[in-house]
Amino acid sequence: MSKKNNPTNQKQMSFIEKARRAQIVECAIETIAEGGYAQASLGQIAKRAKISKGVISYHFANKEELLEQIPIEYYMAWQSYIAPRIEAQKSPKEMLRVYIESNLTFVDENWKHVFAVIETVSNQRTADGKLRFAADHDETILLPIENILTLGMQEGIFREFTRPSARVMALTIRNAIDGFTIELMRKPHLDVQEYTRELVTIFDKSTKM
Amino acid sequence: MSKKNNPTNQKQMSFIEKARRAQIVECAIETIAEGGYAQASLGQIAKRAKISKGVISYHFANKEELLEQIPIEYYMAWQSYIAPRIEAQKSPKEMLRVYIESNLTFVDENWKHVFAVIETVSNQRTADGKLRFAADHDETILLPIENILTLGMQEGIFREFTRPSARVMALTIRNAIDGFTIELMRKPHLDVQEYTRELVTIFDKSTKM
Amino acid sequence: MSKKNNPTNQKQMSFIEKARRAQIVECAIETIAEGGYAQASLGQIAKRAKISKGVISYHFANKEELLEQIPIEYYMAWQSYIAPRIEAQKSPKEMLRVYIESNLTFVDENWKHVFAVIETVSNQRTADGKLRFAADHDETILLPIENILTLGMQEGIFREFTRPSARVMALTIRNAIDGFTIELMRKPHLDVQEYTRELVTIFDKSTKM
Amino acid sequence: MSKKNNPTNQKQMSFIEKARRAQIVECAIETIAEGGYAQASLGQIAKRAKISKGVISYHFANKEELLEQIPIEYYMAWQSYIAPRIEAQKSPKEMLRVYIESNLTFVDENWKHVFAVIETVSNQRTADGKLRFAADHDETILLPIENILTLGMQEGIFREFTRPSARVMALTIRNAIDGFTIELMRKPHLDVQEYTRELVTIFDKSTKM
DNA sequence: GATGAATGAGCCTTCATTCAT
DNA sequence: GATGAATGAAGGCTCATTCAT
Repeated sequence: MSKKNNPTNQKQMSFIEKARRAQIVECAIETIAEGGYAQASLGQIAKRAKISKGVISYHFANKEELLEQIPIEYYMAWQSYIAPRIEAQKSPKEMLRVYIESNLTFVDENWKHVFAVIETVSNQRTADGKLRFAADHDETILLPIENILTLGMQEGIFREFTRPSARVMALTIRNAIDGFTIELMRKPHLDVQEYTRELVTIFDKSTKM
Repeated sequence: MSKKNNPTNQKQMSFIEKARRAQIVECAIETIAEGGYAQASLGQIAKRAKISKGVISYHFANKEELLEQIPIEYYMAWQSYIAPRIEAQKSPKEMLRVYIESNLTFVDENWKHVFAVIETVSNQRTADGKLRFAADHDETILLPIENILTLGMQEGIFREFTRPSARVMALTIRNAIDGFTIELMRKPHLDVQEYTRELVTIFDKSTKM
Repeated sequence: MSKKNNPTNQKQMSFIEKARRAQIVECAIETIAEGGYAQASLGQIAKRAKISKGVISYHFANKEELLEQIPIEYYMAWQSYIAPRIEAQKSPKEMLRVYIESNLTFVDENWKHVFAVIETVSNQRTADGKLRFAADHDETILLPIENILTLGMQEGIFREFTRPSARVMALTIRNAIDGFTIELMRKPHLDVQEYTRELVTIFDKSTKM
Repeated sequence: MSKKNNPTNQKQMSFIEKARRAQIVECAIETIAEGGYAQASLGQIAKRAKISKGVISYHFANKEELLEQIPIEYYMAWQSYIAPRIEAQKSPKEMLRVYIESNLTFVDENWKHVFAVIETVSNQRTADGKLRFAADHDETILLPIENILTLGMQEGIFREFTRPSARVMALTIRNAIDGFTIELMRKPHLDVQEYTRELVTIFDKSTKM
């Protein structure tokens, strides 16, 4: 039943199967958002979903496969939210502004999910103790930012960014966004617009010639 | 045996007691650094220290008290490393540069400990599910940075920083430093000097008038 | 799974659930009867039931809830055994005789359970160290005896019993019955009929005008 | 060091040794009186005595030997309190009255110790699970009462008491006294004089011809 | 004599997982 | 498809006991 052996052909999943999985993942997200990664036992998740623990095991090969869905789903939603907004911009400067703005808006509107991703990504480990999602990060998350920076440099709008310095800049921008998520968790009444404006200013200035 | 009831007068602890506690905390740090917070059971820590589990319970009231030591010890070491270096500077601009430089050097030289702190702080929760160390963060970590920013603004060296915008700037700087720790964990051969130079540049530019 | 949150609607428990719980409680009783309260760990009880420790935790919220069932079950069985026999009597004198007789018979036929109740009631304590079942004792156990005494006094059959002296009399009768249980544990070949006859005589004489 | 191997020659114990043992036993009694048998760990007892756990192990072969002292000490104190008072009486009727009165007074004045004895005697078990002090009970505690009863019968003051019926009577009297201890623990403001008067009446009537 | 330190067994509980129905 | 039941390992913690100093 588990999709572990053939992860590509999701077509085989019935509608009902997909709905159940989505529901369970949703409850996993909420459970993590509320009590953190450690508290998110299958029992807790099942209780929130008002199903029995066995159901989870029926739909997912194991806990690992369930938790994997959280970053995967997130990445797809994030992608389809962010990408078109960036592509609609003409100048790299605008792209960067919109990248920051749309990310913060996305976080604000999906804070539970985003927080769950951070928790999962920074806690889930493989059997040998290595972080499970570390590898993907650079290419899927950082590269798009680096591309904007490189573009801006080539157009003479941004200052010079070599490969390593673009990487540091990209990381700093991501860290600012992820850090904003944590801050938002701790202070739900945070003024998001103001925070956004400040970040835009900071990275506008720090990328200038 | 635990000093939980009188946390102030550490003088009462014998030399041998202090040494054991330090050793256990050290092993806890290494265990967390290697396998993450979730893997750091008392059994794992004891195994690394080549002692029986009971010894840990003998020297610490409970797991919580043991893990508490990690941020506490870190903060003291960090304080005494960073503070004098900042105070030796005359201009806020230099202070900020030295803040970033000395933090990254400190992380580089204590990466296990720093990583363990990040894991502990972002995972340890109280019985009611709240993050245990969230409260302290603002005043002990962010305020010093905000003070530098305010000073620089008053001296006309930095751009204008109101209360909230100084907070965002301070957070962004901290996120960059903590994010560097994570990156260093994943890529031990990272060029720290280069990374440092880039961060200094980024925040130098973003604080300018 | 545990019914701790809704202790009243036992209807929700499936037949199989009820059977398992009953089996486990039965094994708890036997374990206590054989080795005393202190020896009755979940491990011991599970071993006797030939199940894994986890099963007990699955069916009972915690050890406390399991041990609670022992007095609860006992009280219901005792009630339905004693009450009708008392009510069938006309005179208070007969009531008292039948109370003693039926109690001793009940103990004789359920000595394991009764002993387990005594052990549980006199050892189980709340978190603050107070005896857990102390409060219920007076109203559920002593009051019925006091009522017989008062009735007998009003009918002029018994000597005068004020509130406090009826209480002492009732306590003395109960102590005699509970003490009989202990004695029966130590001397399984005790002549119950003779013991009963003697107790009836003692309390017949001591309640006379 | 332990006296376990030569329990008879207590002369070998130094004064200081005796004092230490007495102090520890005293603390054991208080610990049991306060929290019950199960709570009385060596750690708790040591803490109350403000000594280290090791000291207890130094003065007593093991926990068992320590707890043994509680009934032993009690029995000696009880003996020397009760016996002369009984012997001062001429008639068996007076003896019985004084037995009850002096026992209740003794309990009232030493309730901690008496309660600790009850807890110990009813909980301490040998390795094979048998109650440790069951055997002694009949001869040291019940026989003296039975002797009074037999004497009273021979003098024609009490009703007829055969061997078994004297035993039941003696047990009932003891149960009343021990039950009083428990009641006194639960209700410290109990009117001891009234309780005493009632018990005397009960057993006066129940032993009459 | 006395202590602090250490041990190792046992305790209650939680949990991911398996399986018959 | 779904469930309740069961398992067994691991977790944190307590405790009687031992021992070097």
